Amino acid sequence: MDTADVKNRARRSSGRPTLADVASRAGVGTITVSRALRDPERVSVDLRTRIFAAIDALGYVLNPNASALASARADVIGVLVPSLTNNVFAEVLRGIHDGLRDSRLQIQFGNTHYSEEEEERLVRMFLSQHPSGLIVSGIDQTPATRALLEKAGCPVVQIMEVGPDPVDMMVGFSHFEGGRTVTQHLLDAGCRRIGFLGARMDPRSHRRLSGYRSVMEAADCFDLSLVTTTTLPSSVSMGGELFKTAFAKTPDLDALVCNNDDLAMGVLFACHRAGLDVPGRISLAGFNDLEMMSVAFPSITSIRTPRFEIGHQAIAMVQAAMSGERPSEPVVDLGFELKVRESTSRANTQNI
Amino acid sequence: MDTADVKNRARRSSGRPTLADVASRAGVGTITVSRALRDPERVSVDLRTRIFAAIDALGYVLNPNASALASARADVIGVLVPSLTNNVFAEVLRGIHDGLRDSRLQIQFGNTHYSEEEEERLVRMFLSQHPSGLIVSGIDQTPATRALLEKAGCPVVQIMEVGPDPVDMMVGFSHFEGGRTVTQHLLDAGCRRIGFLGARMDPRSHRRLSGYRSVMEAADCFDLSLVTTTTLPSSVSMGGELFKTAFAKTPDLDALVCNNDDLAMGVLFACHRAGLDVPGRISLAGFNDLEMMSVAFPSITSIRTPRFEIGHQAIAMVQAAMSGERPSEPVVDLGFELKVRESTSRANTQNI
DNA sequence: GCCCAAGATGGTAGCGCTACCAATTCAGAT
DNA sequence: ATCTGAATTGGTAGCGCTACCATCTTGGGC
Repeated sequence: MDTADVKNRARRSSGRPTLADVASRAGVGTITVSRALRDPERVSVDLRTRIFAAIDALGYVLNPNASALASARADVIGVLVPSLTNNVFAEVLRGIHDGLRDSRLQIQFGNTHYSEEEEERLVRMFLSQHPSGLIVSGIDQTPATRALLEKAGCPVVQIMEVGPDPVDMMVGFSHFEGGRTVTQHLLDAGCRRIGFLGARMDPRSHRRLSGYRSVMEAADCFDLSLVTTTTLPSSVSMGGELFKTAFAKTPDLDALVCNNDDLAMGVLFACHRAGLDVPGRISLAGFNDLEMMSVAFPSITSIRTPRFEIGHQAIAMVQAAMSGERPSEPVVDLGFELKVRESTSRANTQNI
Repeated sequence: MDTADVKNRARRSSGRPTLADVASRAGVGTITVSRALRDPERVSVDLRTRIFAAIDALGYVLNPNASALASARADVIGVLVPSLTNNVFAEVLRGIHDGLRDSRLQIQFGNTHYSEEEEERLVRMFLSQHPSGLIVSGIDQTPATRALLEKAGCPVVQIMEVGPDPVDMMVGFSHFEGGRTVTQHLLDAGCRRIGFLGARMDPRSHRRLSGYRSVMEAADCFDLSLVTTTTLPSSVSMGGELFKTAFAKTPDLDALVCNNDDLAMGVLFACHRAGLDVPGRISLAGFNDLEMMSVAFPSITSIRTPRFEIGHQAIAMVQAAMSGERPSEPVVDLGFELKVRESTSRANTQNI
């Protein structure tokens, strides 16, 4: 019965077993095998057992390309982040991967390098595969990207921030409030000449800066010369350099709010090197609460941001949407937490 | 509207333009469009222009799933790394992405969490898509994984290490020699009671430890109680904890070789906190040379490892292999570089 | 003028899977 | 008995693309 069959198949087959091989070995139709794989509940236990036995015996693995073509849906979730150097996004990715355990979904991941054009290109590329979901960073897509996302035909989650107008769903926290909270903490601790250091100055950094500014203005402490930023990438050494610039401009600084922890760490080292006591002479706070902040000497006050949780939640939202559940609230604010540590201990803020 | 057409096509088409749409608009055969996309040289300039005009007009994007199915080859490179928390692999990924600019290749990336079983599962999963290449970390695959890789039917690059028996190609450096070099440097600086701190203790950590041990034994300084390790993940705080353990065991320590920079940073902070001068009382060296090592106070001696370059080179090797070039030497050793800094400055090693 | 190689182009048959129906069975309702 | 609907299973026609040939030029060597 299969002479003709063999003659026909020999031409281009990859040599690997196919669904049809499994089906004939198990004595069922191909579609039943497909169902046993995608939705086991819909196949009787009896057949299911035989089918899985055949799969094991043949070492069958489903061909995801054929599956994606036939169903116009790839078991892939596209993830776009602006950077990998940045520890923060590595943890988001970890959260995403963790949320994906025991799922057949794959992550396809792209690095936009903080470029909106690159983001648009990647969204286009990802959409061409008909992904099951898309996760993008931030809320500042170009109009063209936004239009692409709106007709993506799959769940879309914007992560890291919350805002009023989600493409589909959103999970993050308010960088503006984060900036406010850490600045207010420094004011409460008695600091007045509180500088702001920022690198990269992507939209999220700007919103943190706005938070800083709003609190400083309310306290009548704002002074533009207290703000030192660069569009260059953030790094520990950049923290040191920004500190030098800031200290030269405003030597009466009594505290620094850093746009992120890398910078804060750079400031700490620079202060050590310059013999400036932290927090005795200068109080110091970071943003994100990387693991090292709590063990630094002195330990450094920071805003703990729910990076892992954001990834986890984003995947949960994608999966829920895939099974038809619409979230009651499409925007999830995971908040943040101020971690007060030695670097802003108020006992030392008197001597200014 | 054209009823017949709609009746036939409306059923399952995705609604997006296909190759056939482009072909009919350009007045050519579908295969010619396919060729214009994959290998423009083989299509006359005249047709090429018309085809690309049609593509632009229709907003056509190639369906990678259909392409992969038909050609039994996906434009995807699978990348397996053991961790994302670890900065080191983030930089390798950066190098990979950077090497991929202007290529239609995509990265599909998987996290093995330092588990050989997970690695095997992921290799199997990746291979099911017929990737164009595979990049895996390390050289300690299970026999089953190795067998899968050997008949992968695509270029395979093992990264991070070099060894005698590549599956296909290899790019990395010798962790054993790295461990030797940094330890020898400490010996040369006059240290004798040189401890080793290690976390995670994956195979690469073990090889660094072996390097340490071989040099220490040659100098007749080896003492098992100088070695403090844990299988728990590496972190800055873990560095502090290992330091406490080590210092309690061997209070006459005059130097520490850390398995990586995170640990070294933790040790530095712990020393600050304990009032132990670095390098006055204890010399300190890390491994990998993360950016912050050079700006820490004191700056920390480390082994600079070519992480970005490894990713870059791995992609270059995959691409070369895809176009049929076999490298003259399948194993590329990118080496490493000892960065001597304040934390091991010999001026301070007398007072032991 | 003829032949053949090389280059350009196209027709068609799959690649391996799933959507869409249809067919079958069986329990429970009428 | 007959009908109805749910549950289970299968046949078949694509999904959109590329491999494999076939065909049709063109140009140069003899």
